[in-house]
Amino acid sequence: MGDSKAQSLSGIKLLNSLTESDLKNLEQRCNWRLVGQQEVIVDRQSKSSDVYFIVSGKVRVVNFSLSGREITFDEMTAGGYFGQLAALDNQPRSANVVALEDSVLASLSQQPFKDLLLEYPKIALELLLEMAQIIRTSTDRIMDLSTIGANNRVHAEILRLAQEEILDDNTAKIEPVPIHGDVASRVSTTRETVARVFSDLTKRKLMERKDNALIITDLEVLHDIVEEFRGI
Amino acid sequence: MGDSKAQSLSGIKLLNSLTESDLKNLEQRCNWRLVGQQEVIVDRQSKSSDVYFIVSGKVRVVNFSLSGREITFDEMTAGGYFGQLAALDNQPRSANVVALEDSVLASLSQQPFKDLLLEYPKIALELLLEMAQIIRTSTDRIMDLSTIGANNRVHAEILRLAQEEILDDNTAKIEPVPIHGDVASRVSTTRETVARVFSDLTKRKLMERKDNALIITDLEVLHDIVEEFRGI
DNA sequence: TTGATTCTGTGACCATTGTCACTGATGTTC
DNA sequence: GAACATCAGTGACAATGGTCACAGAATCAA
Repeated sequence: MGDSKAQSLSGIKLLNSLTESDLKNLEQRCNWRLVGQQEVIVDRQSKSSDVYFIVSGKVRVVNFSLSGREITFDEMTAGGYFGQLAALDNQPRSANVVALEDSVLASLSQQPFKDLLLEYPKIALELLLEMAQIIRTSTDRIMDLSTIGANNRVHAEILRLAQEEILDDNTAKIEPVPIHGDVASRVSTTRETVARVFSDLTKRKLMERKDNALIITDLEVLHDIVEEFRGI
Repeated sequence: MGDSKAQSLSGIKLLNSLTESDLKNLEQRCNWRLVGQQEVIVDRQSKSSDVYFIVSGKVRVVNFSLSGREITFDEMTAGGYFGQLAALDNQPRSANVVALEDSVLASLSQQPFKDLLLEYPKIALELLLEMAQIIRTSTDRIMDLSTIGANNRVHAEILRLAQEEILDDNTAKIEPVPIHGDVASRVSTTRETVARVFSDLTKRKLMERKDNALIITDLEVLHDIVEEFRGI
């Protein structure tokens, strides 16, 4: 790893194909910035157009409805980047980006970013790959919002979280216990609905709380509940 | 213009930056295909990975839930293309594509397509631009599904359709009259809900049917209704 | 023209879930 | 360790809109 505090872009996967010296060069052209927790990095509708690389920390891509409802689109950690849409098409920002932890960011202006893409087609291809993934995720979310109910979207989200630490064949651990409001914002419902689903699953012995973690005690059944409606 | 029946890719905007001879070359590497109305061109979950260019005709990108509900993602006409996701990332198809009219398509295999992007960074950049647009559209749709109700989504869709032929400051024409089920599928609701909203708007004198067209008689008020909830 | 098919319009009903209003739990700070 | 803030849990209620069930238009093909 080396000195992760240095102003280095070596951890950014998108830039993998750059040579050592080109990367150094790029690092100089970046603006380096330390942002504090809760700080708004990008504001929706603003007309800035820089791309940001996350050197360390964690951010959330989020929007709000007029009524104050919060919709989470993505969360990203070190190695990720955001702001590419405005950098590509020069339109206003499509979402807000907020720091969830103190983070180190490197920002690159629109033109140098576009130059980079033209000069290194491999980077452009890698960006295309990752944007394709974003489109796939969005498509799935639109399908979920259109075809399954709020309760089942919560089920699906729990199942998704459970994939990250599977204990054995049929049980998994989710740690730390997710904040209801955060889950709600990711699947477009309310914290009350999330609380009710959690309650219900616990009563049905499919889930239990253990210290600072949730244990899913029967992945199969949970899986069945999700598929029953969505039918992947 | 010229002979639109020829096997020519000159109308595909994505390929604008190719020289005459490179385009000819590409045309030879394509598979040319005439598809009939209703024919399924790409099947979700299948593992083909060609890109398709629409030389003439019209297609719809659509998915179905298990319960049979239809979700329309996009419709495209001559000059457009689809299938780029699978071509980029080699994952299964994310949606079905169906011909709405008899259409002429040229398909290009994955590898030549990727080669094209590496050889012509301008094409890659153009593709990035258009994929950015897809992400923006998806983001908006997720916001709409998450924050406004079915009735208001129908209002918003009518307003969107009305933008295409504005008569004067405050009135617009939508021609032909859209099929309720199609509108429903675009905004994720049922044809009954669309029918009720149409009825209601007609009763409120905001819309009227005239021959084979819908006349929106008060764009401003319609606009207000939409913004009242969504708050652009 | 006459079926046949597709599309439209509407009433009745009810399931889902968002909203409101609290209470209690947990964690954090000075 | 007291006070404050954030988070969780739950009951009651109401609104939205999906589903079902028809009847009536429109369109199309032969």
